[in-house]
Amino acid sequence: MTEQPGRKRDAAATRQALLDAGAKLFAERGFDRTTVRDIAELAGVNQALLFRYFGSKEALFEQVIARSSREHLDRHPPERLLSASLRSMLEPGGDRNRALETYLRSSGSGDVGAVLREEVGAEYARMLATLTDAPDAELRADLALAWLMGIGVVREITGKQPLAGADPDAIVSLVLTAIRTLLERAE
Amino acid sequence: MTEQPGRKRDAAATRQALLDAGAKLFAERGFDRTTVRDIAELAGVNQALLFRYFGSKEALFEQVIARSSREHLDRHPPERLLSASLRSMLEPGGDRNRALETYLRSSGSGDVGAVLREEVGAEYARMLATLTDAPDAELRADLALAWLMGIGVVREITGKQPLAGADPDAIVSLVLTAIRTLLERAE
DNA sequence: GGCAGTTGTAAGCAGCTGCTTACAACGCTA
DNA sequence: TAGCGTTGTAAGCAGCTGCTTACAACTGCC
Repeated sequence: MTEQPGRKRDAAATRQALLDAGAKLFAERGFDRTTVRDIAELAGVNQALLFRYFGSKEALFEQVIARSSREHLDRHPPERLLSASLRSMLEPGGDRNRALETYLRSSGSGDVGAVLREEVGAEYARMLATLTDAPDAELRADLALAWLMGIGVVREITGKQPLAGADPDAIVSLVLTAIRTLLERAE
Repeated sequence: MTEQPGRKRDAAATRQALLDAGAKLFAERGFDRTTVRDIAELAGVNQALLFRYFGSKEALFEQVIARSSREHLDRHPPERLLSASLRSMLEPGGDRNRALETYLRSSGSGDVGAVLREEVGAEYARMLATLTDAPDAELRADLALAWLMGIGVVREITGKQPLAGADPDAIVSLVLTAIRTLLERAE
């Protein structure tokens, strides 16, 4: 990914390149359809190094998802997290962060980073839950999060029109309005 | 799946058993993580027959998704399609239909039954679009559909609490209320 | 009963996957 | 410069995958 012409042998740079390549490919194709050979090639690195530095494909995946979601959560306060996450999903190149995409692509049968996915999801939901004072705040936050993920699925995985090609602003407006109903409505 | 003790050799029953087994496994694990050997075993059938009757794993998948979504659409009128689809996703054993689950599980990189998935999604969206008279009816319908899929993802793939364990009635109530806002609100 | 087409079976092939190993090239320290 | 741990490489292994093939067993028809 990012080459460091200054040094020829640089373990840190290699690790970073693998993380970057993994982040890109996992977000694009999901866990199953991304091969360690693809990751290594994109990183410009021998694939054996992936196992030296991360131990396994799953371990690399976990580090990818951890880094990416942590970055995103740190960068956005709760009240802006919804629109920020939504926008990062709507604008492919805009935000380099792919936490939610990677998260949902990782689906599969479950074992792959399941614990970690749980933590990430819980952290998103906890932040969103602060936006409402309804008694079932967390459930409503989960539903809001689920919507973001669903939109990501439809846009980037199935590519269905008109959603896939719609103006991000229009989507954000529609979704945030409805989510406001979801969060504010008592009972 | 369903055994027919009366006949020993029955091509139709074998085909049906493969379709049933495929429907179950594809919905549970997605396309990639379901092997033809698993399908054949669950169907109680030699795996070579899968290729005799369907040609390829992808072709079987397409027939599975076509059958399942068609059944669902035929059975529910537009005004009840939303709640029916939502409920069928919320109650694992309730509705034997898994159209949306299979649909979203099929994600992967895209080639697998892409055309067919597009048709299915379009048909759902067209029916949902009849529920609003907003100018961007189809976009709103897509967003509603996306929400259903997102809820399915969170509940059945990531299993996140409290959503995964929440009362279906509570979810239906919250979601339908918000979706009403989404569909009715004129700009 | 004899035949032909249909249905079912066992075995295996080629390709890809994650992962390992044995080894070479490098660069820091003494 | 000699030695040694670190970084990078090439090759390959074992297991699984979708799919094919060669063949056996059954069924319906004459």
